[in-house]
Amino acid sequence: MAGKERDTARTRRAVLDAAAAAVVAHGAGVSLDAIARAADVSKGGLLHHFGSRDALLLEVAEDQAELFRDAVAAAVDPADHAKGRLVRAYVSVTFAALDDGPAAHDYVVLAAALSAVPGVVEVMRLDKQRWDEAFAADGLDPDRVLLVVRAADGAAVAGLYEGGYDVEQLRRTRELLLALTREDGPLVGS
Amino acid sequence: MAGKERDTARTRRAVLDAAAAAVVAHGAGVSLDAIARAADVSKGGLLHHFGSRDALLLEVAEDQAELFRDAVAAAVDPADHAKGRLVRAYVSVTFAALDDGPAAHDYVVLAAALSAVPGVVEVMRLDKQRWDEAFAADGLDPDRVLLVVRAADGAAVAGLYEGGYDVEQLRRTRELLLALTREDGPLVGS
DNA sequence: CAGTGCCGACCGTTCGGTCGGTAACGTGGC
DNA sequence: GCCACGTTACCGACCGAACGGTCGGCACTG
Repeated sequence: MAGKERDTARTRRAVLDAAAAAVVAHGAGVSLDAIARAADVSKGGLLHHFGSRDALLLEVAEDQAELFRDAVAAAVDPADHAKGRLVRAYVSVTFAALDDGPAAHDYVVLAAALSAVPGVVEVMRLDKQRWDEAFAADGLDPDRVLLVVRAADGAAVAGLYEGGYDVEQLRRTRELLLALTREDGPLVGS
Repeated sequence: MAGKERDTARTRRAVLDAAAAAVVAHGAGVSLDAIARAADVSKGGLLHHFGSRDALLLEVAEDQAELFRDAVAAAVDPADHAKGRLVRAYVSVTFAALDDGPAAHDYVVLAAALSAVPGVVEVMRLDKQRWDEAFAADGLDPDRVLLVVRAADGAAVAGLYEGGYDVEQLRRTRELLLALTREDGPLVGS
């Protein structure tokens, strides 16, 4: 039974990864056949694990939210004890594609593509609440957090729909955002 | 003949508007029948004007880009002669939903949804180039422009996939971005 | 044998796109 | 003025392909 369950977990993981990549590449309209092919399972096997297309895509959204959270948590610099360390990790992960090449795990992109799937919006609202709470505990001026996080999200979608690839501008954006988290206090002098 | 052409233009406009609204509401997977119904034409009439589904969606993308450009141009304050007036107009239009209620003309949202349609990415890259040039002529510190525009875009998509509607946070974001365009010089003190 | 992961042929539906037809119009000959 | 004719906007029944989902069965495990 343990062997079976390990297989189950492995198959589910493969499907979730393949589905996320397929949605990023071909939009939310990807067929089950295409996802099944990419994950190297049959459509029957796919539906055996996820029940329906909508249920699969909903789980993809939840899974990506969790992966992104984990990635950010792992990216927090242990030597960094200043305010805004979580925001800095958030920015680093968002721009991770710069270092890794085209990354499949781009949560914001997934979110935009999947927002029409029933239930996904609810998942994202909960995820946003989590982030708001986590950022509140991070200690940085709320205006700075808002600005930096929104700009990071904006850069992520821009990479999707602008064909990506103004690497220099992306790098510059990242450095700018990171620098903005290293100060505190009002952003605009009165 | 003049009468025919006026009808043609009116029908095309109705279809373009209905299609944009339908894509925002139901994702890029909306059927031609649904769009045709919303625009009050038959599917045959729709395809008579646009040839194919992809061609229609491509034209929707181009049309929305143009509408957004025009809206920003019209929103430039004639009494405002300081640097960054174009960026301020961009921010105002992006957050226009705050004043008008839920607005259909949300270019960034459309862009994210349509990015999987063949040709759309190319349209957007050209659009980005136009904006970059226009912003360069606006005189503001490039870092400020980059930051403010990305943050505005990020707020727009966040409204889509987070279920929208943290009105207070949106209003705050808008004021913050506008204030950031009213100063110049380096954003972060060294 | 019971249980489970997985397959792939199959079904009903829905989709994008085609096509023959109709009505309304502009145009040129008379 | 008016009729005949080509052109254009538009309709909706129809088609083949592709889709999401079902199901009976096979292989393997415990």
